[in-house]
Amino acid sequence: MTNTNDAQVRVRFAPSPTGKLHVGGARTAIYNWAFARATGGTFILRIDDTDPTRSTEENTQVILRAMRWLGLDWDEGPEAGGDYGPYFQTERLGLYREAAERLVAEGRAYYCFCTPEQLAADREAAKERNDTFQGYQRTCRDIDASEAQARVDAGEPHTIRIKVPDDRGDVVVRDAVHGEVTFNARELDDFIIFRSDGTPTYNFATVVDDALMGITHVIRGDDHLSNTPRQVIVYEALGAPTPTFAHISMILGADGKKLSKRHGATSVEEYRDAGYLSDAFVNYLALLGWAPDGESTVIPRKRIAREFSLDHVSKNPAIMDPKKLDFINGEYLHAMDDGDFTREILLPELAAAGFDDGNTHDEAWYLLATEAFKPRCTLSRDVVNQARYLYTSDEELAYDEKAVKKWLAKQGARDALEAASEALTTLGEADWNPTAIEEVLDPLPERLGMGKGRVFQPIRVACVGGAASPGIGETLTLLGREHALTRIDQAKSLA
RNA sequence: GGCCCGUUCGUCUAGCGGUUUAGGACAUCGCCCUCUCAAGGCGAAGAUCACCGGUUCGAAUCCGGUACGGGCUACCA
Repeated sequence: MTNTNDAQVRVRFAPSPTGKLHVGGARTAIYNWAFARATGGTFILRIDDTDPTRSTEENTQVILRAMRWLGLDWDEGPEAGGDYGPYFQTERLGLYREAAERLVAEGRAYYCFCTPEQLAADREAAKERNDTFQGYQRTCRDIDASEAQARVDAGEPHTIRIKVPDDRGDVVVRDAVHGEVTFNARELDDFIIFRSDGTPTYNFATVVDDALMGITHVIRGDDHLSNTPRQVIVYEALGAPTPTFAHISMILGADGKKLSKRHGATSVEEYRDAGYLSDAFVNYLALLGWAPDGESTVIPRKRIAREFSLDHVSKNPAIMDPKKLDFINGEYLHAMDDGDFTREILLPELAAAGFDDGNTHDEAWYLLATEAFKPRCTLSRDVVNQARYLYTSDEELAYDEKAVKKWLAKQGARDALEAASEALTTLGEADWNPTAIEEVLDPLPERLGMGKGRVFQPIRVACVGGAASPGIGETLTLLGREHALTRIDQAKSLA
């Protein structure tokens, strides 16, 4: 509600399909999406595939899939269409050509015939002289227009460069997170907007697109801040209004270095496959650099979409903390409805583990399993380890050495098991439920004159193999009467 | 080399000149609950607000410089 309704906010996320969608990109996408939703604006997805050598159709699909998994629905873009298409840069080449030629005709851009070798030599020379400016020397800027055109017509290789006006003075970038950032236009290169192979450069294509698509707020990575004054020059040459910029910081690995493979998972896919919930992942990423109040940690996407605002975005880089992601994921998992958890988490995970096709037990059993395991999971796949003891045969049950030593190979353990057998046998198949089991087991410690732990833990280890499991009633119920009795019996030899 | 950005507990952050003995969350540790493990509840520890100067009655908050980290300076995006 604090967002000023500029009525017509238009933002875009424009990934290059040169790889998977990584977490930094995902966060940029989330911020754009959230800003659009919070302001009632339009969220556009555009594929910046001007780099033909590195862009692939497959990567595009991977990115679209990741966007869908994240739940970031776009109003315009691939598959969604829209009035400002096409939404692939490779399909917009004519537009860039047209714009560039117009700029040349208007004297706002010019042909450059310098070879890469010459440019490198110039740069080297500037360095030798200790020149403070080591960029393009504007060699071709003053070539007579007709002469230049003649050389182009003769087929001489050339690029097109933007002409930074001599009297431009300071370029002030209005940035929603950094404030006003001032650059001296004299420091700016007459940078290349069209390559000699006839393709546009990023700094040009982006601006042409953003201008044509009516983008009002450019929310993107910090690494573009230094390029922004150059882009402003292009907007001005084009005669288009400059949007508001918002440059967000990078996401770093635990060592404070740029996030890379050696930090573990870097792509959205990997997190999805690792069992993170989309909602939790979006929540965590949104919070990495944005805080609505400094108090909240669990912020449902609805709230993000309602409250996101650029003036609460922090300027400094953030280190990705998997522990906190796990915590948030656990929160979402625990908050799930039991039925949903059973259907969306438990059954798929058990199936994926090859444990259970969903038909080996009745509905009540699966629901009980959810009740037992859900609060003990932080990741979806945790249920597999939780449930493992239910899916191994009695003979193959793996006993944890320490647990056996501590609970079974102890004075009184055998008595506890004997007593448990005796008590449990009195329960028929029909009465095999948590309440009945606990009722029958509860009196044992007192009767045996032993602590509760000394009685229940041997039973637990006997049935589970380890010292940790849900409540004894739930544990035995899930196992089933026959297996429970067999395992208790079987453990007597270890006691 | 030049230009630009950043710097509050280990981590993410709140803070926008006095309400601050710098608040919250994760992680850590302790206690409670308890048949175990989780969950939950309570609590502890943890930041001389990078450093140095300045402005001000008063600065984490404003200004300058320094250090460290990062980005741009490409016919990459």
